[in-house]
Amino acid sequence: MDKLSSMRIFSRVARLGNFAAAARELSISRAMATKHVMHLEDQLKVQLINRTTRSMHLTEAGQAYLERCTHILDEIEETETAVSQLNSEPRGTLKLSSPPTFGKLYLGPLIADYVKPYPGVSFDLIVTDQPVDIIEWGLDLAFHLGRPQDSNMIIKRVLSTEMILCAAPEYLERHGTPQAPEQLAQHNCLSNPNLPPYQIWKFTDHGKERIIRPEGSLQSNSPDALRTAAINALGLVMMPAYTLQADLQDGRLVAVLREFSSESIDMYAIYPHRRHLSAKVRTFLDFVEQHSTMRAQARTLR
Amino acid sequence: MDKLSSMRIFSRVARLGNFAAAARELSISRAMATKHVMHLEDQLKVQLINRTTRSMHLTEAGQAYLERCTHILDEIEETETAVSQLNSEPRGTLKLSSPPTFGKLYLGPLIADYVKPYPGVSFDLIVTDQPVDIIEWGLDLAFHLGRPQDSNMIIKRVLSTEMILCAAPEYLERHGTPQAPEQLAQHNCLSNPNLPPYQIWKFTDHGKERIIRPEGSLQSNSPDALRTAAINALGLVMMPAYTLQADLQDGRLVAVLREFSSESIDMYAIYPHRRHLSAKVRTFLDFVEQHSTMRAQARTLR
DNA sequence: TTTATAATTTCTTTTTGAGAAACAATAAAG
DNA sequence: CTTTATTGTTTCTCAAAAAGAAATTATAAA
Repeated sequence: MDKLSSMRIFSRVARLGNFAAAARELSISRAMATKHVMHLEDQLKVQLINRTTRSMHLTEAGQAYLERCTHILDEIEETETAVSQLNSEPRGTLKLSSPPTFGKLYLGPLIADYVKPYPGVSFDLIVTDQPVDIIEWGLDLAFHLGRPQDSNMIIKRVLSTEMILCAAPEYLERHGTPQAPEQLAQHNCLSNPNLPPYQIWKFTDHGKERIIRPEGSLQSNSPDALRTAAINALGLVMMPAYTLQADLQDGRLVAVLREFSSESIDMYAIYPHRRHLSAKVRTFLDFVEQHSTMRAQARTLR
Repeated sequence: MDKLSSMRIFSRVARLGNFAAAARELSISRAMATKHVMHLEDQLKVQLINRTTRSMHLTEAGQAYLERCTHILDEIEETETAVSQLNSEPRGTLKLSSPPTFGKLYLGPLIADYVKPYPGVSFDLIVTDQPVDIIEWGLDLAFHLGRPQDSNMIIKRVLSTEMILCAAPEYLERHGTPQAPEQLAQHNCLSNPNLPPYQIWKFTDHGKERIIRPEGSLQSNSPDALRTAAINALGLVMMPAYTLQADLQDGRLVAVLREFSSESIDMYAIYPHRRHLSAKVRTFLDFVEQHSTMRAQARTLR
């Protein structure tokens, strides 16, 4: 028999000084009111209420129990609303991981924007290229470039960027600008093996897929290292468009083979499969989605 | 589903970081551990623990809930032991009622003795001649002269005293000493209508019962008033032996018609019919019983 | 004395709780 | 890299309980 119910019923009975009235208020039968109080008395091995069929009086133990009961019930209610609110309004720390460049270029500004309407949320952003174990690390959310095979989590595509192949003008001057994917074999291809589609570069040549295995003098999981190397005219690099936006605009890098529209790569948000998604995660994901569509629109309009 | 059990299970799981281990410790099935935690999560609409089949991590809400849970569970345990102890060892206030003379002469010393081994108990003694409503007044115990008809309470005979008929020597000198119950019709009979057997005096004359209807210039429910009147030679009075013990010893009053052994009257303890008799009442009743047998022995030896 | 209502008990029905077994996922061991 | 053992979850079944209707007993008021 649910002890908390019994406590609630006892409290009501004790306060009203009347089983029938308490039963009516709680919309249970008189029989149940009796039984719950008796059950408590049996468990505590203490008489809580002395009663005849027509009148009642709290015993000393009943008095003591009533006071403490009230306190405990209040505390439970308080706890439940407090904990529930953690879910209904965004609050607390949102612990997430992200690939370095995405974190720096995209999440940074996004978080800054998010915090304005939701000042109750703070962030713990772990920047890493490694695939992370969300549960193990206690993350609320992880961003991952490319769809992870891990299927026990909820996986949601957040945004999609083209992969852009580019190089420094100086490099192209020195080695020539490739005109078709096949020519890449003669170039210094700087690649990131951690990026999908992993160890290969894909192109579309008049509807047909061309797969190149990039080879060159630098392979790194660090986008920054690759980018710096490319800017310094070491070779050709294939990276997500958003990573290189500034460099392309400034002319430090030049896009190559644009007409062979290299494959687009997706950024995924991954979060634990949970019946009850916390408010901070839910609202943050909404925010990400909203922003990514805004960016897409902006790109289309430009 | 018993929320307190769920809270206990959740706490254990959260602390151990492992459903199976918690289930083993609590000797329940793993399935139940899961269900209880899920039930909490459903009620709170909050994910408490993020988990894969092999690892788990408390969410922020889970962390918060764990802390508060622990506190609440501790508090409940504390409450229960405190309230239970009210029953297992004598403590608190024992509220009781008693007829005036019994209270003064008998309970006074008895309480003084009782408090020595049980210093945790204090007394609230209501002295009255009226029959009391134990429930209404919130009494733990009532003493009543003669067996009450009220059958919903536990009624226990505590001690038995002879009713003694007596008068002041001065009265007897003036009006003569009655030699048989019948002669009482010629005397001033001071009676207490509240005392059983109520409005009549009973005597035994060679095995046969003689009933007298006392008549006189004073009838009162106050034993003190009757006693004082008798001492002042107003008339004959029939009262419980213990009431008059001192007066008989000092010679202020003299017993009359002792050979017609007037009926004995019983003192009863009455207390609410309760499954769980509180320790203070239980021990006090033991004390009363012990004392009354001691007194009986003392009387026999004398 | 009668009447109406209170607490309780009894009895029956419905709901819930619990675990066994099956399952899916995963870490460790070989 | 497969095998093994173990974990958390789901499904299913059965037993236990909780709940209320009605009957019972007691009590206060009419």
